[in-house]
Amino acid sequence: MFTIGKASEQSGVNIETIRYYEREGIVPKPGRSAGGRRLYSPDEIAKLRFVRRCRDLGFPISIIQTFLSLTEQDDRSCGEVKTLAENHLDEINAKIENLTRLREALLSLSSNCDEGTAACPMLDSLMKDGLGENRPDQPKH
Amino acid sequence: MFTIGKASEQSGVNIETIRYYEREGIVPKPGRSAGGRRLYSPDEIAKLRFVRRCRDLGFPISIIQTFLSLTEQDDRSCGEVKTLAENHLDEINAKIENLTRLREALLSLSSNCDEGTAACPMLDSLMKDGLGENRPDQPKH
DNA sequence: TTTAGTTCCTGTAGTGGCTACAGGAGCAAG
DNA sequence: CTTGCTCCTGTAGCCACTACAGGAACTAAA
Repeated sequence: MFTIGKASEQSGVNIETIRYYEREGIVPKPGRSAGGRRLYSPDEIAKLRFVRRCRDLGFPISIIQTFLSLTEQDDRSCGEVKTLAENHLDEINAKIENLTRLREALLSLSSNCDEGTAACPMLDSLMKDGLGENRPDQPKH
Repeated sequence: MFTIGKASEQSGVNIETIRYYEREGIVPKPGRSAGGRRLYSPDEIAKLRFVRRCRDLGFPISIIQTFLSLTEQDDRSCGEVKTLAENHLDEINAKIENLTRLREALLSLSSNCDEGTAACPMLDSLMKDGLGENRPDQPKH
């Protein structure tokens, strides 16, 4: 059994984040020592590491909770996992596309920008009325 | 002069968001009608539209505030704008790279995933100890 | 003029996923 | 026994909004 500090080290999840996950019911409450400290089993630490890796892959907590409950029942989970992963891939691709369009827009705006000019053509064109309103889908994240 | 509804329509900024920008001091407080309603001049609407376009380009509010103060003094603003835009471009490029790496990781993980299998290889390998820890830079946004 | 419907007002709380305290208690080494 | 570390709870802050609740003020038709 390990204290929260060791669990944090081994899982790569910040201590405060571990407590947050517990508060939110994302991972189960661990046992406690006589002095009231949290004690984690290797399995519980594996769960934390799993959550961290999924977060690193960009999955939202809600999906990760589904994953965790699927690992519990381990019955035909794979199809669902694949679907969720593919949806997530679509979102990632959409974000990449958005960012790429953003980059193009920003490049063309700032390319007119040269040191020393008084009025900035980039700010000017962003301030202007109408024209070129081609608004990208909300970048958001 | 326009009420907040018209200002929202013309600028593309949500009504609640306009009030939020005002509360936060991002845009100046507009005048009021006898009945206490906000009244926006075309200039103030242009400012809102400017903020919205910058947000669409992914600039954080803090940078947009700098832009707005630069447009006020309109004195050698262009160099600073270009620098800020270039830093932002770097961030966008970093995000694109991260997401691309993420996509590869997710693709290779889910490629082993086939419908009907009892234990999912993707969840399995995410739950495992050690190996392949190559953690991408925090995706975060 | 009444009435119905719409727009607006303020103030507060919630979102996601943490992170950062404050103020105190437990614990291990010297 | 003291020093310093880790841990505890509880609360507030981050970003950029968004979503109410409960009420006031306009607008247009009957």
